[in-house]
Amino acid sequence: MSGATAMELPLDQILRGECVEVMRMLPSGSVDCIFADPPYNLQLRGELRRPDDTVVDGVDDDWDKFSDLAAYDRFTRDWLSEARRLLRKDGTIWVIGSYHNIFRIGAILQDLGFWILNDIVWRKSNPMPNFRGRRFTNAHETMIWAARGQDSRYRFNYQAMKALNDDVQMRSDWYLPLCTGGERLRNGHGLKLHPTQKPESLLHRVLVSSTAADDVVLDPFAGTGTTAAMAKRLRRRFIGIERHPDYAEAAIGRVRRETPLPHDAVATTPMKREAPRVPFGSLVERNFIAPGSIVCDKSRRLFATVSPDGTLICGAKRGSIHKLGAMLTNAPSCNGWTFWHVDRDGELVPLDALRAESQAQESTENVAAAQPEGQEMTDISDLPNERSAIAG
Amino acid sequence: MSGATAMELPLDQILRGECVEVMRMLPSGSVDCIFADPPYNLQLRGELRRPDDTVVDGVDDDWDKFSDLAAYDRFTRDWLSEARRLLRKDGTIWVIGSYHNIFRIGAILQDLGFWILNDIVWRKSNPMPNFRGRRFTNAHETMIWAARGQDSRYRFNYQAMKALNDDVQMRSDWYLPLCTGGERLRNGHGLKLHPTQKPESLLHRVLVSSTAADDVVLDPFAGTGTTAAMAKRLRRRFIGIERHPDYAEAAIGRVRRETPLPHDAVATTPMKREAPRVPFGSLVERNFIAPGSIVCDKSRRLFATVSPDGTLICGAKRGSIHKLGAMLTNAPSCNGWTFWHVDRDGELVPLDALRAESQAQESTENVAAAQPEGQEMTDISDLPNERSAIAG
DNA sequence: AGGCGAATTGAATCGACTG
DNA sequence: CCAGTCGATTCAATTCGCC
Repeated sequence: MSGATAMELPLDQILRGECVEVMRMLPSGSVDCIFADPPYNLQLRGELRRPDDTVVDGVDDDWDKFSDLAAYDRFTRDWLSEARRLLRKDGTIWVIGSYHNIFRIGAILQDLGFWILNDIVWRKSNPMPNFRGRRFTNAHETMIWAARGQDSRYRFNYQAMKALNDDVQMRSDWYLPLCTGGERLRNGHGLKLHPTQKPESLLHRVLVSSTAADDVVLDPFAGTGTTAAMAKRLRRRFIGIERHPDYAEAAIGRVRRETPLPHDAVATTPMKREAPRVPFGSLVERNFIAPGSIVCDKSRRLFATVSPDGTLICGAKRGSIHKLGAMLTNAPSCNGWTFWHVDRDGELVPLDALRAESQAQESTENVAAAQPEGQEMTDISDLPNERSAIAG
Repeated sequence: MSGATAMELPLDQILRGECVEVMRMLPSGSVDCIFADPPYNLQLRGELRRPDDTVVDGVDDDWDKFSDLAAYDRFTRDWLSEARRLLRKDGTIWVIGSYHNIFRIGAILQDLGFWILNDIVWRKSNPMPNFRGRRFTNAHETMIWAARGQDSRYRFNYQAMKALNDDVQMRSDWYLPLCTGGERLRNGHGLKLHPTQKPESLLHRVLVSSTAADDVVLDPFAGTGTTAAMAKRLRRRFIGIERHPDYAEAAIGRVRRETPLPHDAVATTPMKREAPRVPFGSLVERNFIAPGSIVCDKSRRLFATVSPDGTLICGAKRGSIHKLGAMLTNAPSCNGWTFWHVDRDGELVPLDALRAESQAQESTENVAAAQPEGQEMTDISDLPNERSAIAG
């Protein structure tokens, strides 16, 4: 997914500066995925900052409350607009927040033309209790996952997510612990360096689900660099933006200490969509299934004959494995690979299994001929050594 | 909480009409709690088929159609403004939605001056899968719980919620099944009467958490009357508004068939009490054993009444199934699961058997909500606001 | 009656590619 | 942009039907 303009990007760096200002310097359509953990200043009286870093007066009359919300909305619209400009057409964005800010973010995402794909609930295994017994324990945060637009052909590594979840579809509620222990960055006094450092497991799932190796991942509020560190570990490229010098410095050191996983370790379960296409005719051609063979459906009620050109014949009807299956069942469509079977020693084997066998044989035949499809082996063990410069 | 104006209200009725128009006729500040399940503004592009080629019966009703986001926002602002006028100063509102609409609703709630107390995630035990493998399984819906304003002294039945949840604070993520089976209203052809009927267990928890007996509960989108029916069962007063004649008629019949629980059965746990050590409350909530049910010991000499929060009542004594068993037998301890029985067709069945039946229905995953070690509920009432719960 | 397997169903923004 | 074709894709809970 990463392409020409990528070389103009300050890749694999933590940039110090205001996120909107820094984003304005980056080229449009250059980023595959964005993960953002913006400040949620609502309800924190006196601490709300405008985009220009001035503090909003915290008074509790209605007018001022409105100005708080409006200021936060302006801030949100500013950085989300830039984010959308930087995102490739088929890229996706993740934004995490709590009930204080996530509703405003979600509404503005929609207003700007983003197309929400899921809202994901991070259920915390160890949340902080509600000390005063006045509310439910606030035990989750919400992430919004959205495509740049309604017609984006976004990436979702369905099989990888399914494999990660005991071979059932990954749900929209994720149960993960808070960032604690050795993972939590601390200052000289043993105090946590950042108040809301996100757990690596969360970013792991985010990146594995919606990015590919070598994709460019942007984090406009990089904090202590969890996104960047996980991107490096998973062999994605990253750009982090962080305003606070202490956080930026900590993030740079953290990323430097991170080692990319071996190439084969970051290859996730492939999606069938990405496998090279094998037409049924080639199976006939290569005699995995002989012309004149009889195929049938699972219940042995429908039968058809394989013709030499890879079509099936049933009485007067003739068509591709898909088309004939659809015709005979009066369905609008049909996957002939799984619909039709051959009888092998009394047992029905789907055509899909024959295809897999043919592909396995082909790959062993071609083992000497190198490159897999579309994965040019430019030396990417070269995460350009840590020039994680401080800009801005 | 209910007071003088309540008598002017059309109490315990389902009113047929447009929700905003009907609400305009009701007096200000007359309602203790609102539960609203507004249209979600789904934007479905075509029919959806399962992998087996059957068609999903989705929501295609006119009431869910809006021309654009702005129209949905206007609609939302209109009914929420009226809702706020009707709400008492210390009242609270619940609104349920999905990612299609909940962000707009949350933002408008805040704009209108409501004060969000929690966002609650309803995790569905049996959601519809994602058939095309293009997204995460959409396995939850979101409820926003908000007070009329920042300074409301709202009701939260903390101890009742804790009792209902294994003597641990109730979290913001609730694991409950969809409305199916006998609870689901059907038309003459056995088809679901309403596409989005909510489960009674959801309303049970909502009403027990945030209302008291005799409180006035308003549902502006009453549908098939789940809110009204549960309000009647729990001896709250209700006003339902429903525009569709078929739904309104069904709701009226449903409420008529509903019987209020005995007075002592709806009195939830007072503050500061001994809590049960087992999640007996979840059996009550899911109606495996109804509040007001009588349980007895094996020899039918001791009897007790089940209350909605999962405690037992015997005369002036009240406690968990274990504690009350111990009290009544003067024993130091007692396993309430095997001590107490329900009479099922003349045969005594131990609560343990009911628990086994319920567990057969519920995933074990739900148990994960336990209090972490070392995070005791000491009375640290001096932590600022509720924002303490956002670390992570 | 009971047990087992098949069938049904649920608030869903649910293709990709070629010509 | 449209039409045609290829072909990837489902989980939990309940209810029905058969033996």
